[in-house]
Amino acid sequence: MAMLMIGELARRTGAKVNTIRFYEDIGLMPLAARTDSGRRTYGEADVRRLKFIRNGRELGFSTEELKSLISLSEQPDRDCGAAAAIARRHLAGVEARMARLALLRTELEEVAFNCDGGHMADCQILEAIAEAGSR
Amino acid sequence: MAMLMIGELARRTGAKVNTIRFYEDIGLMPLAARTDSGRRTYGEADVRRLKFIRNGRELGFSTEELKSLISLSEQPDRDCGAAAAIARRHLAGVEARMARLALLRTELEEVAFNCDGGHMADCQILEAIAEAGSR
DNA sequence: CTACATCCTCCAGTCTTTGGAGGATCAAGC
DNA sequence: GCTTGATCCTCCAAAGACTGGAGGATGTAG
Repeated sequence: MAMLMIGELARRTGAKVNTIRFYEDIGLMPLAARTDSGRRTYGEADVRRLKFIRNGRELGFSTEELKSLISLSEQPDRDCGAAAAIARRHLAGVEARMARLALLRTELEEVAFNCDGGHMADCQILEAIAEAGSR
Repeated sequence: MAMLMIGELARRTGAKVNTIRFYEDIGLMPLAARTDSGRRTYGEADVRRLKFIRNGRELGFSTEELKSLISLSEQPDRDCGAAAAIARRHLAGVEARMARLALLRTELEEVAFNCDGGHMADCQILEAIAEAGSR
C-alpha cells in the first residue's frame, strides 16, 4: 500500500503538520516509521486513528481520554464497560452545557430581529448570556 | 454599600481568586479600587460583571469576545447589531458541535446497555466517536 | 542544475487558567 | 501587646493543546 508523508496525512485529516508531530510527542499517535532520510511515513490505519482523534477533540474529549479509549480499543478482550464509563463521564459534563447553549440560541433567535436596529441600552443579548446559566 | 474583598467576590461568582486577578490583568475586569494597604475592593457591579464573564466563558465565548460585548454595553447609544453579530458568529460555530454531540449522546445511550458486559472488539462507542463528525 | 515544496528538529509563543513561594496585613483570642 | 490563622499582595511557573517560525536537509520537476 502507498505510504503517506506527513503533509498528505494532514490534508486527509484536517490536522496541521505540527499538530501531528505534537500528537506523536505526547503518545497520542504512535511513533511513525521513517524513510531512510528520516521522513515520517503513514498508512491507512494512521488516517483512521487521526480522524478519530480530531473528531474526539472537537467533541471535547481530552487527549488523555482519547489515549485511554485508543489503548482500550487495542485490547479486544477487555471489558467494554471502561470505554463506556469514559464516554459517559465526559458526556455528563457536556449535557449541561448543551442545554444552556440551546437556551442561549433560542433567546438569541428571538432577539436578533429587534436588535438589528436597536440600541445597546435595550439589547437583550447581554442579558441572555448573563442569565443562560441561572436556568 | 459594603465593599467586598477579592475572596468574597470569588465565593459569590465561583471564580478563583487568581483568575479574577488575571481578568484584571488582561482588562476583562476593570482595575479594582484598593484599600490603603493595597487590597482590591469590589462592589455589586463587579459581581454582575464577573458572573457575566464566567457564564460567557462556560458558553465558549473567548475573553476577547466578552471584552467586545462588555465595551459595547458601555456605550448605550451604539448599535446593538454589533453585539448580535458577535453572538451569532459564535453561535454558528457552536451549533454544529451541538448537533454532533447530540448525535453522539444518542448513540451512546443506545449502546450503553449492550456494552456493559461486552468486549472491546464489539464496542460501538469508538465508532460512535469516530463517525460523529462524518454525519 | 536550479527552483521550490516539503520535510526535519528545536524552540518560543498563544490562551486561559491554576497553583505556589515568599511576604504583608487583618481580625480574634489570650 | 502578641500570637495565630486567614486572607491578601506580587511574581513566577506550569498545564493543556496547539501554532508558528528559524535554520537546515531532502525530494522532485523543469
